[in-house]
Amino acid sequence: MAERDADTQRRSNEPPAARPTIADVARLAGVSKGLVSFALNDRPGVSADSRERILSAAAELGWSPSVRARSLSSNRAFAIGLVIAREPGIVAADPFFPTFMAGVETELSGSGQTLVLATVTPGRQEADTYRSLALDKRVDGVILTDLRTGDERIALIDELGLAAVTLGRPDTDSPFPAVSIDDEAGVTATVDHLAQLGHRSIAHVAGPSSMLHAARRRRAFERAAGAHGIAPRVVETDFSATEGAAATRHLLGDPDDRPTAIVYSNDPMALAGLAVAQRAGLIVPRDLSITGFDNTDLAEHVYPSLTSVATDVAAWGAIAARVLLATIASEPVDNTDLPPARLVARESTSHSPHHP
Amino acid sequence: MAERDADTQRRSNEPPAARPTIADVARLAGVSKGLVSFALNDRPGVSADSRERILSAAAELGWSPSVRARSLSSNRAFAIGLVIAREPGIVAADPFFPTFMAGVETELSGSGQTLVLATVTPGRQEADTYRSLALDKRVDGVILTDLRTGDERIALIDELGLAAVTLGRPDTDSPFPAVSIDDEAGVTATVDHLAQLGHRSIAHVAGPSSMLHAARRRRAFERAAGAHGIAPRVVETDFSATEGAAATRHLLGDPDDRPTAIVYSNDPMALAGLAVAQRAGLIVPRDLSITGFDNTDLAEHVYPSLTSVATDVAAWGAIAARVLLATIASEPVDNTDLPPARLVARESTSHSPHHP
DNA sequence: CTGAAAGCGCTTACAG
DNA sequence: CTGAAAGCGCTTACAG
Repeated sequence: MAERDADTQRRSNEPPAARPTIADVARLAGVSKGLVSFALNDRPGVSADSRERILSAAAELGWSPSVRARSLSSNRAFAIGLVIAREPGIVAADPFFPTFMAGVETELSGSGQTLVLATVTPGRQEADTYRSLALDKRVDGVILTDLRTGDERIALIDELGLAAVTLGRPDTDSPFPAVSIDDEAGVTATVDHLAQLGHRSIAHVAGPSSMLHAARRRRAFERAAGAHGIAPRVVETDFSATEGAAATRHLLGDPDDRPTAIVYSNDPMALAGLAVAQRAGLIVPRDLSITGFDNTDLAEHVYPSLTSVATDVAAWGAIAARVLLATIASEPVDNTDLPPARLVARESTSHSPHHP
Repeated sequence: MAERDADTQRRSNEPPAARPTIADVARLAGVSKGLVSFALNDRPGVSADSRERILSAAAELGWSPSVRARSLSSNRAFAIGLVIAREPGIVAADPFFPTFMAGVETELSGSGQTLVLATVTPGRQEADTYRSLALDKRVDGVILTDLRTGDERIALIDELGLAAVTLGRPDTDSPFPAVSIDDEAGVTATVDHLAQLGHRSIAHVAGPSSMLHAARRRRAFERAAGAHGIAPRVVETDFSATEGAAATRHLLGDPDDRPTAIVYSNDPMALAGLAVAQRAGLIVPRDLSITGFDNTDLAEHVYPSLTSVATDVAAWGAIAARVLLATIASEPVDNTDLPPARLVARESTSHSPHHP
């Protein structure tokens, strides 16, 4: 690890060779610039002969289109945006976004499109970010994640003239296609699984009710519990490990009225809850069953390994990007439903201690 | 959650009002377009009087520059890039990137610059991504993370004519400024801490030696162990929880020659190692001390809570972005060193079982 | 089917 | 200090 001299830093790099333009191609092919543009964009009205000459001229020169020039004349950005509005600590603990973005990228790479990412603190900075992305036309459309109840972003983005796709269906009227994963099925399967193991006292540690997917999971929990004749107990949190731990302490506080199973709305909270239980001297799953959501990489590597609900987040990202690109290209699109979330049973769930 | 009709999807959103251009401003101020450009870019050679008229005309019209037009004429992208080349599972488990990007964003927001993100599978797709970002001038510069030994990206990016900043100093000659955090200090502090607790048999679960920061931590471990007269034992992994668990099983395999402490090169591996130890019937820290690296959010929420090494990743992102923007603006920049990593001692480390 | 031209909204020499 | 003009590299009516 050698220290380099400061002046080494300033060594200027070589200017890249001048790129051929459409004018060079036109000259070589002996046609006008306009015709080159038509040929290269696969538009009708170019004779097979000319097209041939143009394409081979372009190939010979190693021509590739200038995105910025196309941007200016066609008023498109050839990019899509993702604005993440979560508290830093919460987004860091949650593997959702890296996985999701990797999925988006699989669709983008090769399409010549690019992903513009903005991380903002929730609140008005978020709206300003969408505004400036639209004002500068830095993106042609956005993927809306973490949908909220009565989400004001829907109207804002429509008003800004951006295309969009939502992850899940909003609870308000929306002009945008939705790409959804039925995570309620995962919650229901979890409660069924626990009920089958004899649990009659099951609690749910929910995410914030202002977030649609958190509310949806909670309702699914309440419905499934009700179907088994179980009185649902719910504690709401902000999805952080800290509040997940606090909720667990609260639930385990009264030894005479302690749930035998806790269904957490995400994995980080479940792991924090597991630690709280162990610290309180409980043995999981003998004394308490625990389940998570999202099937984090770590879920199978903790002790006991964590029963969780798996969704294909990367596929979600890829499909969302594909639908958004189609929308931008004015192709007809419909709401899309991905395969539902499914339960992955592991060691953290077993028979209720009160089970015969 | 109402299903919407398919035809509702196609409701077109309002066309945004036509934006004022520099020509409108010139007309209102009664000057030429060129002068407007000079005034708005704070360039010398505009009379105070004209500047005044131009600025108020721009304000009155609500003018803001068209990024795409500026891009085309000035050949800049007003964007910086981040290319993440890690296996999906590993990047998802590691909170580094979300935190880092949030830090980058704090510097970017308000600067009118944008972050372009690409996630690629390691290998040639990575080089192609840098090439196309440069060819299309989608970015003016890039932040190089996860530096490797003899990193070919340095030469590639220099050749492509992009600006760059590296996270940490490369082991090859580099024309780019480096923004570094001394993580060796954190490893050294960890080993000192363990030695002070009486540990004489300490192992290290390292990341891949092809990654500079993994190699650096490993060397720091070996040096610190040597300083205490301890024979260093090292197992190399790919940084994944899976291989962290396997390395731990290997280290704990021989009961007669089992380390009393294990220093992991990241937190996910430490958490997986903790589980392996517990599964083997060991009590942490009574029978085995364990430390991580990066001080993940979860570290304080597991049981026992994890001793780890903390670095200010968000600040790293902010400074890296700032240095890169300065480089792009041709301002003089030097290598920057952030405050060193520091040990956060928690419950997972205590006296060696062999300690008197 | 094809050409000549205007236009996207800026920046930047070049004259004065 | 200021204006008129060319240019960045495309797309897209408008004529023929």
